[in-house]
Amino acid sequence: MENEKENLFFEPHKRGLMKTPLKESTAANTVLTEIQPDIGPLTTPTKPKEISQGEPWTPTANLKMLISAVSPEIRNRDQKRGLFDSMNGLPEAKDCLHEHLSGDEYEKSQPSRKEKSLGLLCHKFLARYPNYPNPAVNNDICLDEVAEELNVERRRIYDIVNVLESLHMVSRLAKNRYTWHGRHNLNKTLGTLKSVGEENKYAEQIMMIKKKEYEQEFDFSKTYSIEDHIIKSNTGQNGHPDMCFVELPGVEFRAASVNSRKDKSLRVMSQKFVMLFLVSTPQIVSLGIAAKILIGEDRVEDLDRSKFKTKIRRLYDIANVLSSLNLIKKVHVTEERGRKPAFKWTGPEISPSPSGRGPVLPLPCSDLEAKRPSKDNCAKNLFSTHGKPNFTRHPSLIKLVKSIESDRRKINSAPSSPIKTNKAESSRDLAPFPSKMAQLAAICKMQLEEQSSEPRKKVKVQLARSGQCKPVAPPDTPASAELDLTAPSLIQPLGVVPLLPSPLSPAVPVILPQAPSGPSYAIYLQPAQAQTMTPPQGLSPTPSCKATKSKDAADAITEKAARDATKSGASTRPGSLLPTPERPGAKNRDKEPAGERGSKRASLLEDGGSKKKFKEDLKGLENVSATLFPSGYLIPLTQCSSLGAESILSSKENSSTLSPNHRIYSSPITGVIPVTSSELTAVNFPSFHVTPLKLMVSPTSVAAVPVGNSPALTSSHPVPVQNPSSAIVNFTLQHLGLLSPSVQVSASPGAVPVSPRIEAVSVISDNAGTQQGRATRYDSPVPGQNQPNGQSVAVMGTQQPVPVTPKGSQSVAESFFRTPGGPGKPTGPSCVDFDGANKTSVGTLFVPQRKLEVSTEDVH
DNA sequence: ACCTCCCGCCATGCT
DNA sequence: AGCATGGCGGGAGGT
Repeated sequence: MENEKENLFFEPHKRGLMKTPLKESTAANTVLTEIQPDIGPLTTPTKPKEISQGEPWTPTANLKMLISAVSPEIRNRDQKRGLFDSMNGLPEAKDCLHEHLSGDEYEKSQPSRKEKSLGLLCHKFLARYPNYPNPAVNNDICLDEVAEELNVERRRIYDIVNVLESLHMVSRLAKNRYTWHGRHNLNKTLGTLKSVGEENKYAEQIMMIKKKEYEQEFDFSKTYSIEDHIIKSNTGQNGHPDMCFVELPGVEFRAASVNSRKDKSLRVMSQKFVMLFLVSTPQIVSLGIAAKILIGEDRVEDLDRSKFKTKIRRLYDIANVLSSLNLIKKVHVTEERGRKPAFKWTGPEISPSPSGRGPVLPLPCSDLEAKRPSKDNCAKNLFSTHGKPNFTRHPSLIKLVKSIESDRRKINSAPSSPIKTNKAESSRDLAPFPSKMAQLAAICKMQLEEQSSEPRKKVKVQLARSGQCKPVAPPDTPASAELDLTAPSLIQPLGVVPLLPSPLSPAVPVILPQAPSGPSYAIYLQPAQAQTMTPPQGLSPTPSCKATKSKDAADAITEKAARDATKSGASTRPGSLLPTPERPGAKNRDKEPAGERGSKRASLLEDGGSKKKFKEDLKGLENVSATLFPSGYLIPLTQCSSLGAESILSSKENSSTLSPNHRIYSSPITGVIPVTSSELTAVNFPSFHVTPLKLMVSPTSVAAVPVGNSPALTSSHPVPVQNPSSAIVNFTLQHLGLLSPSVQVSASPGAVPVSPRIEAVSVISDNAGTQQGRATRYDSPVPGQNQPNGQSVAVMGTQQPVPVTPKGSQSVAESFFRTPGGPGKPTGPSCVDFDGANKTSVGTLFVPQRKLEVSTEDVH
């Protein structure tokens, strides 16, 4: 096989062990087997092996594994070692890692927990694939294989994949298969998440929570009501807030079925968690706050400790993966009380919408063929099949769904493409990692190893070649813009809407407001969630797609822009782009204003200023009726829309199909939206969950898929060779289309240049471990996206305006945060925040009472 | 003692 | 019925 194996990793760094590897690594299986014998004595066979062996993961197998299990790793190490040696020659690195082996190798026997950490595992996993894979190539990921290669249980792979899926870096293809998308879509995804987060008013929620905490600390006991109120609203009564998953363009659909299952989880949590970062001003989020928000209820604390603890556990899992992606890093916030662990966003700044640039929709040209698959996906998502009980749909819809599902299944079942093999070719972008270097050696090692081992990897090594990578990434920008213009057409599709509402369907798709150009996504809300939501400010107005969208987007953008501006210095992010006009008024919304900052303890920084903000925000919230709605699963309009629409519309499809772009817009989802607007505002949507989102589709369309794809292109893309079934092919095409087009077409977006992030510098502190962090950013393929938008962070500015205030103490603080004006600038105090954000360094805020500091420390 | 978070049991739901 | 997924929380390693 592939071989990649490389994996290796298990290195025990520490432990050292020897480094000698063997190489067996290659095929894990074989190796394993071989090894086992040897190892056998010492350790147990590991499960990995078993796994690797292929067995099916039957329970029995599990048992076996378990039994044997004990020390798989050891083996792995050995293997690794071997691998390394053989493969690479990078012993050095290894050495470094191992450094001291203490001599005992035995220790190695136990890899130490760290060696087994999800973060490390994730690095290994990521090392196998290029940041910006060539769409043309098939980038399939076979979970079993990966598990084997990495010598871990499959369960762990799921953890990683789920998080990656939430970022649309991978999408599920079929049963054991995922397709690697790398960072092509990342910016878009982040943009979408940001938009959703804003809509959900996470910033506000964060503030509230902080505020409460703060008060509590102090004794303020008051004010809860409002806050609680708000929160609840967000969550919905259920308490669960969200559960929806946001899908992006291109990626994902298939998951739908999967998603259906439990969407609650990791995938959704991951998205929400990311949203918190994107929305909050300092971009520092403590686990506690995140957990509370994710739980939905604020008071959770009181209620379920256990729940809270569980949530925290999961957040750590997610955080490890995100850290591996260099999107966040661990930091500590210091409060009076003490330090709290928190994570700081080190990823690219995003503009609200992804920027989409537009490229376009991805529609694949091929109409029918391509469409269908996508449709299916869309459909699924939209309607969750899963069945949740509720589900009721319009009969017609149901039929559609069924058919779709069946199709889907077929597809899934169908064998998929081979595995990763291609990777090698694909260029991996990894390359530019300057920062990485800084990062932990371990990581480096891993990478190296990988590289060496795998051909593709090599690329990385080479370097960064930014060039190569880029190719892939398409620069959407240009195109996108165009698209946007066109967007208007989208509206039509709305017609579809009616359908959506279908009452019960568990999930309702909502359209997000994408950012300006960005692609639109659909969110699926689950029924339960549905509840009230208030429309985001922007939304309320009419649904008109454009309008709404723009608004939101605008808002977001504006905010972002502001941030950028403010930050820009710091952060770097280029972005300023956003020229988008904002809508003047819009900004008011509070969304972010206060954002996170605030509250007490947790975020330190935030607190001070925040209070005021909080108050203000609160007020604002009240007014608004805050609603956060649950988030849903976002689906990229681009594809989906098109697809969805098609499916939904069925009849219409044809017409729509014609122009991809348009279609896209139309996405069914969108349709839904329309409804909302007016209604939304007010209230809840009873049955439907639909929330109001912004419907619009983004003119932009789209989808901009990361890559930029043009629809047309899609058709062309190369498909992987084998296509088992036509369906599959179609499916593939779609994906490809999405990706490929962009890739092919545009240059890569991000062109390397991007890297500029300051943060990279900051790296310093992070934890070493995994983090490494930021380095990646450069990668972000998307740079384009990012930059363009310029998202900055400025959230605060204007928004805050709302003065609510509750308690007084804040005044001083307030002043800090709030800046007078403009959005952009946060004023001084804010600066602090920014620091946090940007700099890793520490910022201190003075809050009236206390000062908070944020330190980025390394955790470990 | 607390922070992290690995491990894997077992529920869930698709096949 | 079997298997792929993945929720979940015990409990242990690290500090």
